[in-house]
Amino acid sequence: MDAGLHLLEHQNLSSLGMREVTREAGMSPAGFYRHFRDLAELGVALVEESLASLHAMIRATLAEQGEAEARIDRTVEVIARYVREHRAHARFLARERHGGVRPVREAIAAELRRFAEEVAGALGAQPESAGWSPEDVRMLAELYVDHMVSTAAAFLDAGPDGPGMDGSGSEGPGAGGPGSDGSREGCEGEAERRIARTARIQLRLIGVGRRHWLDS
Amino acid sequence: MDAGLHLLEHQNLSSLGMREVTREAGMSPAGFYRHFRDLAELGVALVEESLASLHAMIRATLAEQGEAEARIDRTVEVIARYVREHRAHARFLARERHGGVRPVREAIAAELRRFAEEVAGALGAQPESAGWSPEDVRMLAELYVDHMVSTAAAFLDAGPDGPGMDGSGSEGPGAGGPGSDGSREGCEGEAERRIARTARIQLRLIGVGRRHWLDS
DNA sequence: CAACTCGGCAAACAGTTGTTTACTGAATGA
DNA sequence: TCATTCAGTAAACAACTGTTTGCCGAGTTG
Repeated sequence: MDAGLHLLEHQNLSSLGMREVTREAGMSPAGFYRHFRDLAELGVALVEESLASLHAMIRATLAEQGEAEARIDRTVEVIARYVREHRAHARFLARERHGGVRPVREAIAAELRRFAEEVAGALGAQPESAGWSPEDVRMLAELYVDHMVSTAAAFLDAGPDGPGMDGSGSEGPGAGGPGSDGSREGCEGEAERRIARTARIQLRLIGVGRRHWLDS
Repeated sequence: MDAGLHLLEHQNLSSLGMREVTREAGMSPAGFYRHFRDLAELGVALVEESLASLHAMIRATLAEQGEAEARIDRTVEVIARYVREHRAHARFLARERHGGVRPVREAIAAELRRFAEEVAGALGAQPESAGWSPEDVRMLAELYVDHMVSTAAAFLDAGPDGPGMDGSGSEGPGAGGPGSDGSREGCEGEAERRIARTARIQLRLIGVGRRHWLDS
């Protein structure tokens, strides 16, 4: 599984070969069948492995309570940390969520659905949700989960392994400011901080909408 | 390109073989090189083809103006229509957005960035954005684009070719009588109407937050 | 008419792929 | 102690892969 995950950082699951995996793992090709029948089976195993840690982190974040602003900060930081510390897992999930292997796709979708239910439960228990219909709470939860996924994907794209800035970049109109290109390694968190800031503001905006939802 | 797009409905671009493509197209393997050097080159060509129609539709939707509620309806309907009428293109984009082929990924990301800029421009021109900083308008636009992408992906997953409803389905809690609202549109599927309803409510919630943003 | 490009063909090339079969040593357990 | 399971190996198999080379007819242009 580690060999497969390592190879999947640059490839796609459907393009992965089992010979490739066994070679990376230092095994004989036939040895693969001792553990998995398919490559898809390896895929769903990786899905479970990938979502275990994320699930734990999210659950902990949902449990804690406090000021809305502090919760937003914690949430965004948890997402950033997951992507930073489990980059391979996160990329695998983002890549195969809509990938070509049906069982893997469905495994990820099912887990995300469970996430949404959990978030909906936590939201429903909050006092801000008084007077909300369960369907609306559920939709709010889905919005939060979708936003979490988008944010995680943005963190991934801004990661250190993607230097691909092509020349035709349309860098914001007249936004010449930030590009202090001097340090190549020191400013590794610059793009990530920008994404985190954006995510926080977006979450804050959703929260504002949530508080003013009943009077519209 | 048509042959490739057709094959990509069930595979992933990085797992696609050029022999496969030429076979599907009824050509000789060598004939491929008359049009593309790589499979990645085919990929970016497909990206441009896929985003052409979507871009036109979105631009038209951004241009028209009216009541907020009506605009939300139009927007969601445009997304649904794009996915319905250009299913192969939409799936290709969703699948390769985080896929294993770098040039394709970057082409999609660049186009989505351009989308966000366009949306930001349209938002900034609206009276509701008075007093907003350009950065906040930009973040709002990114939130809208992300939501558009998530909604399109949800429409895809609920499409007719994905029967994969496993037994453990957790249907909405107590949402017994779903569908009998008078559908003005044609024969959309039940799941699609559910997704459209969710998307509309989520957009409405973001709109509420937007209107109450300055007093927080 | 002549030159030339364009789209396409068949054949060949060396590698790589997934899968099966029979075999091997090391744990494991009664 | 002996049988059994577990994890892994080597070899073989046919099928498929990307790429190159040389060739060809149909248009197009001068």
